[in-house]
Amino acid sequence: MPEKERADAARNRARVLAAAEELFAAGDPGAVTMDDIAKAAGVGRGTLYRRYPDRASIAQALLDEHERVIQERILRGPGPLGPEPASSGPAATPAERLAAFYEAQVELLERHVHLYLGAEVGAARYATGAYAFWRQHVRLLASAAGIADPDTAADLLLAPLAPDLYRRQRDIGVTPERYVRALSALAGKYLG
Amino acid sequence: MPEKERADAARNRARVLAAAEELFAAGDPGAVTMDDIAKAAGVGRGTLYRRYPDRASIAQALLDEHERVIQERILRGPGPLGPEPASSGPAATPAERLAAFYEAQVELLERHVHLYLGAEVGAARYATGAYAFWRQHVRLLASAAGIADPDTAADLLLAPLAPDLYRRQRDIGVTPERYVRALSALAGKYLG
DNA sequence: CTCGAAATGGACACGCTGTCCACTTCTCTT
DNA sequence: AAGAGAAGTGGACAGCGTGTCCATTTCGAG
Repeated sequence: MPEKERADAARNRARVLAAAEELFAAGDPGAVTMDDIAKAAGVGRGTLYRRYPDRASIAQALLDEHERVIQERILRGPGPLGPEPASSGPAATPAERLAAFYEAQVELLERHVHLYLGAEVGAARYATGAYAFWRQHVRLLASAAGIADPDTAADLLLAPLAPDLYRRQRDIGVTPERYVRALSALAGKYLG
Repeated sequence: MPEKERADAARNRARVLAAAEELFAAGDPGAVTMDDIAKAAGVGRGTLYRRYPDRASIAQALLDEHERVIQERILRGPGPLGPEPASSGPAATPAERLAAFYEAQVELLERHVHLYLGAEVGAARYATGAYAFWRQHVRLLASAAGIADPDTAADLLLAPLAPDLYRRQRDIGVTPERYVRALSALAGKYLG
């Protein structure tokens, strides 16, 4: 996409992302300011705003590459997460594929909650390209399972993956494994 | 609770709540500032802060009374929302009771989304007393239905009632009735 | 009516945002 | 290798919202 990028520009972009990553991980991601990031990256405010209009877009930039990996695995990877049948045995059922999806998402959340929380909570989530992707994937699974209103069902099924909620679960002592187990049970009963 | 409240204090509290209600309903609830509310209510900033530390607590105060009504119906009202069996026929199943709960919640959301959105999105939601109540109720239903991890299940089942998500659904054209239908299907398959 | 307590309101200091533009640094061209 | 124009930079600035503080006003009990 970028025709070319000047050497200093590239250097600064890298600095900004590295500094932001660290700040988000360090404390309350919601409390990180654009000024903090500029200071930590050693660049001026103007430089920062040139590329990123707000904190959310920086967190999103950091998340993008991680999300792309999972999207790739969903589109072209081995089952039950991806469409390829396991080397032996029958193809995965929609319920199994949804459970695998949940597991991958929880892994992503677990590793990067701070980034998700830095990327603005609430409504913003539904506007991202990534959400549209997850939604489409889940919608197809629901559809394949014969659910009546797969469009709405997809949003219902994605709701438990809201970063706020996940954070809360972790805070009250729920382990990632336990959360995945609960989600898998849901997948099994709802699509099974 | 308030031993007594001076006449002028009571008058101002009422003004503040009325003004806030109107402002939240008028435009973007997230954009309403404490200053706006003070201005609209015709009181000073100090007066406002004396009672409410932030916008969220004002929205919460407005919601409290509406939420209490439903809590009452759940605790002591007729089935399937409440515990009393319908006048004739068998007692409601957990799935039916959950469906009724969803219906009541969507009704609440539909009427007061603007207040919920004014009450800070995200993490704040889980800290409210109301959330604890809903959670406990749903937990018991899940437990009665033999769900393995009712604590976590309760949070999963409440996730689709997040105000942000509901707002989004309405914006993309999903009617309250349709949303209730999708939720009821979920209740039926998961607890049924 | 008087007096102490409660309540009020607006000025203030502070922090964050987003923009603007004079200056610096790069890279292409010859 | 040097010059020129484009791309990038950084920090000052104006604006806005927050939360506090306290001199003044208003209430209501006696």
